[in-house]
Amino acid sequence: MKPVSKTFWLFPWRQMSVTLKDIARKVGKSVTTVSRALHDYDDVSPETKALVRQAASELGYIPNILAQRLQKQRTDTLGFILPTFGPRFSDPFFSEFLAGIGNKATELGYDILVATRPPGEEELRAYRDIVQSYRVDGFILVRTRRNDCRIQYLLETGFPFVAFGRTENTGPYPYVDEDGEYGMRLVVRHLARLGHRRIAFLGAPENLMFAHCRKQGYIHGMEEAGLPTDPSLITTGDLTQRDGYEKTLQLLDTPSPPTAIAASNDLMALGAISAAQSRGLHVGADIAITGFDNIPLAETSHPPLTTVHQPIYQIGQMVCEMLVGIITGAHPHPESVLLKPSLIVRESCGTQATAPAN
Amino acid sequence: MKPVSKTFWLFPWRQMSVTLKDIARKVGKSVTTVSRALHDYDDVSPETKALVRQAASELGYIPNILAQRLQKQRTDTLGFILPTFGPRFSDPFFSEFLAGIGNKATELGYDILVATRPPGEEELRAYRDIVQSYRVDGFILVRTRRNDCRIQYLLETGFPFVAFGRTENTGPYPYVDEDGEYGMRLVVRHLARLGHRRIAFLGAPENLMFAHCRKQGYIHGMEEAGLPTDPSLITTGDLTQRDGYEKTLQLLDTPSPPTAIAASNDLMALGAISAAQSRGLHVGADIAITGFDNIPLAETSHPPLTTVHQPIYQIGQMVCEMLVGIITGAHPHPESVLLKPSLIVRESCGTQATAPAN
DNA sequence: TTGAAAGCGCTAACAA
DNA sequence: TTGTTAGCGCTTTCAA
Repeated sequence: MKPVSKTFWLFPWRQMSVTLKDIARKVGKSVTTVSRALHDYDDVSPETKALVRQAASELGYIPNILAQRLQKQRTDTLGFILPTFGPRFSDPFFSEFLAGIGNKATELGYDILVATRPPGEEELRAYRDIVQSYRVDGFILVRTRRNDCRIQYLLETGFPFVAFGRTENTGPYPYVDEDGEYGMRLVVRHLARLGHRRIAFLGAPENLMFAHCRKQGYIHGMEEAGLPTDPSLITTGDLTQRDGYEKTLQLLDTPSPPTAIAASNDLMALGAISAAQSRGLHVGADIAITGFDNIPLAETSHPPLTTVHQPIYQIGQMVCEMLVGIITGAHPHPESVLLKPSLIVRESCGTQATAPAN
Repeated sequence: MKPVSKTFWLFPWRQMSVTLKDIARKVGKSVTTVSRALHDYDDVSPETKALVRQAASELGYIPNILAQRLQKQRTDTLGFILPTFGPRFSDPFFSEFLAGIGNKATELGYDILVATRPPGEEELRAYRDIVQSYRVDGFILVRTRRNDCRIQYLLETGFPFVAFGRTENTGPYPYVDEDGEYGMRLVVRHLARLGHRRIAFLGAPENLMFAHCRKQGYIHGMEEAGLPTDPSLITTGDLTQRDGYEKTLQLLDTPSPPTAIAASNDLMALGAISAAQSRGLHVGADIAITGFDNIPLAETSHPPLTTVHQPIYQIGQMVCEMLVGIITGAHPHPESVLLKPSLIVRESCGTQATAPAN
């Protein structure tokens, strides 16, 4: 009989807690032997193994992860700190990405440790804390910045991580990214072919690497098409639908408004659609609007949104898999991946520029 | 000089790892004393405390969480298993809720362990595993079901948890919930006052508690208004925008279509708006459409969506706070909370039914 | 006011 | 093939 400990009264669910010692006692072997039997070491006799396993399952043994972790000095946990500000935060990007890494992590036997921090000092401190207190075996980064202190720190310390996104200020590191420059060029090229000449760009803060790339794509796309880039057609927003809405109203209210608007992400594009509609424009006919990301909403918006596909879920899975490869040593130096995106043409860009200004 | 261990070569970032022993050696005290000094025990002399703290900060001491956890048998981690199926998962609900619990947890010194599992067997097994291997100190549940095996299991084992949502098949447990029945009644009442008689309902699977409540609200609201409930006006969807879109097309293509559509959530309502618009209807004039949740998108959709507000972020915070109260013993038996929602009237429901069918 | 010692549950080097 | 022993780094009696 196992004595009822004080612990039990405080934590009734621990009642069933069975340790190696209990098994050892039951089968009359040492704790060591039991441990090795359960790990299928080959210096344990088959009989003993059978005996031990039998006993383990009878007693309902479940290893105490805490003890295993202390011993092995690993946590079987991956860290994921969402760079986010306040409350009203609901970018579909994150939930889909999280599902990707979450499911893959589960498959590989890892947990995900999630925290949220606004980019900056506090965020970096969180990384430091977590690294130094051994809370995770590696990090997954998203929304990389052109000058990214997180990456710098992690590279300096040699701590395992994989990022979704490139950066500019460091040496090589493992990442998965989509070629946003190329994607946005596809968009502009498409719009130009439809006859648009005044193509506006709804950008995002350029310290965000992906925003920078997409803007580059816009600029290069315009050059490619032999179109002038008018600074008054380029805005910088915060990636929210609301912002896309407001910036679009401003654009539409200028003396010579654009005939097409290329947004840096779908959310802003959806806002742009609303704005155009509220000005009585027929999106896809009076004005072309495009997004970037191909979030689920893009497909069923009205009109459906022309956009660039970004397989966020799959990227999450890839990132997770790469990170685990690094941690376990199976693939200490994985190759980074740069995905070529494809354009998804829907109705929001129409088929022909109806009112080519200029 | 600390010897360079094998560990260092494998894990370079552990180089700086400083233990209590290091501090003890430096100040010429025992590990015990150092530990107590750092925890500010009052049986340590002020001088010693100062000395120890000084040394600790000089050496850059950071406690090894793994060791602390083993000792204390707690993980300082809260579990959160998202009930979700495959890839294309991007409900704004989850990211906002996660931000709520994430930020609050951080504030309280807890980590969040996230996993994703499709509801059912596998999900329950995940709960069992995590409970029995001491991986978290408590769970946060969302999307409660009318008959919820997770809650049943956690109640049976006495494991700490707090749920966002009520359930039907168990005894009392700590939860935060919004009165969806009431909220939906507000919607129907509003629509009825505007003159609508044929009000359709876009429902969700009724094993989901919140979906059930909202449907009840719809039914009661109709009764209250003295309107008949026509089964052909009631659909069951999967909460996605796509589904709202399709179900709405079906409704509109019947001989006597509804003049108003009350959706169980905003996503479906947005789909409904798209569907109505693709049939050439002017939402807010030709047809009224309402949502539920007040996600950020609702505000900037075109037209802006009439909906019921649900403070998801704050609910996340409350749930988190309650759970920590239970775990620490500060509030072992918190009172459950039922929030009264409020209606947010925007343009999607118009101001008057223009074509009140009979 | 301090320190020695035990132990959380597990793993692994070394002996037998 | 098995057991002894020694930790992982920390907390906490208990005795000095």
